[in-house]
Amino acid sequence: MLIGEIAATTGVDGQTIRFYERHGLLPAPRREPNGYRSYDNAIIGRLQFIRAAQASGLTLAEIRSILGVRDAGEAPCAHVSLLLEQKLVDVRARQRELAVLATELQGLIKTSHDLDPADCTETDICHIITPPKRAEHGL
Amino acid sequence: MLIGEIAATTGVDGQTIRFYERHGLLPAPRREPNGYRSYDNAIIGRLQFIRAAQASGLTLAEIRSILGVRDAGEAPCAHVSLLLEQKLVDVRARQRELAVLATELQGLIKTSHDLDPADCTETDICHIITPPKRAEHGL
DNA sequence: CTAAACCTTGCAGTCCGCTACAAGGTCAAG
DNA sequence: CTTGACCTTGTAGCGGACTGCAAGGTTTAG
Repeated sequence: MLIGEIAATTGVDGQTIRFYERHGLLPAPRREPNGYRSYDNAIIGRLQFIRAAQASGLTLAEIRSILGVRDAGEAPCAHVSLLLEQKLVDVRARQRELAVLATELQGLIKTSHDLDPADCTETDICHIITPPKRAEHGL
Repeated sequence: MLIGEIAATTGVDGQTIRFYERHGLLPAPRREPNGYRSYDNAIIGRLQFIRAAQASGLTLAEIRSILGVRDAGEAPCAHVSLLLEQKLVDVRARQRELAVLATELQGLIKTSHDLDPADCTETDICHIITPPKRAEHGL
């Protein structure tokens, strides 16, 4: 199968398939006599795996490392477990950051409703974001 | 004041200050006879505003637009309110995405504990991430 | 014969916010 | 006179995952 057929089958753009090949996620395929890439069915599962792993938040570098273990003939399960657990830790951390940010934004939006635009001076630029001396509301 | 003093006072690196100037967040300052940038005190408040706005999740492009309104002589409050409300919508959306991802990761990690590495075939690469036909657990 | 639809390669550009580097000018201390 | 700290400019690189373009070769249809 040519790259265009693989692209149509998997929904992964042909340019992206070449990109994955250059970045070590896909092996160099056989070539037709005219130089065109010639794939067998295994590439489809591999691309599906890459998409599934991306959907789990893994980076291409991490996915490459999993594929490397698999290609070395080992089951990458232990490696994958570690990556997933670290990824969950990262996601949890990001969730905490976003929770703080959401609270902060809510506070600023509330401030903006109470505020008279005329109170904003040139030097302070905007008192919604940098409130004047009086009451502070947390961070 | 020279750029180094501003950097020391605000904690914003001198290179970053020039970067902001190039990207339209700071006006071109006066110059000393030798060509050095010469700032007055207003720059400090402006840099503090930029940092505060960044901490609220605004991009430099958004901050630039706020500063543009301010520099045009208008109070940017209405503009800022819109940006903050949109930003909160974005943060909420991202929070939902991360919640889904966290659930998904937890499911995968749970799967990994129940799984025998020998079940993973070459073609599927890793059954933790792309489970075989049997039970599906959500997305 | 030609046009269209494929494929090839390599490299530049995107977004974001810096950060680093090179190659030079300026100024004060010793 | 030299060293060092400061400043100037312009340019390139980072990470992440593509995306697009140029300039060409190949194959098929009409």
